[in-house]
Amino acid sequence: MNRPVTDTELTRAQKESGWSETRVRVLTSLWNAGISASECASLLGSVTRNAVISKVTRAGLAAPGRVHPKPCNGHAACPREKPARTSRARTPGPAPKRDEPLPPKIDDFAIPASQRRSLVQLTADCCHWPVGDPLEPDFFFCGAPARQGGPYCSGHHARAVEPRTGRRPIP
DNA sequence: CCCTGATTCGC
DNA sequence: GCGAATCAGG
Repeated sequence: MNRPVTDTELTRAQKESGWSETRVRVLTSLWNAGISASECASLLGSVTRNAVISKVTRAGLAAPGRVHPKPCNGHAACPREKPARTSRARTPGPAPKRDEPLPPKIDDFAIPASQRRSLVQLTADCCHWPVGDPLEPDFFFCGAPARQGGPYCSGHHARAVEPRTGRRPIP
């Protein structure tokens, strides 16, 4: 089996462009972990879910491979992937100093640490909203319960769907 | 309406 | 090879 991707790998993948080895490896891991195409796209960044699907398909790891051959998408509550992971496998040690200048304007940083998730802790049913700079050590994902079938919690979904305030780029 | 993956097809 | 548009579906 392939080991789960590490935060370091995701960070690298997000930084790189095109389908680099790293990006493909991360994508493969995420996909095999049962993460949906749109979620993979969100995590990788700079790609759409279509791109992810195409890549995944072409890469051969598509097909009813991974966790669910023909699961229940969207509606209906269904067991998606292994919930396991009773406790966090995160480095609890000497908390990485977080003496950030802190522009205390963003509520994202008010998200309780108990809720935050690192990539390794991410599951398909928790909010994947990225907070902070992926290159920073204190980067994390929201972790709140995601909307039904969605990649984000209701709050972040709203923000995702409403990119900018004030005015929209006319259609 | 929300979402899912699969496929097509022009680049 | 890539991915937007489209298709087919829960």
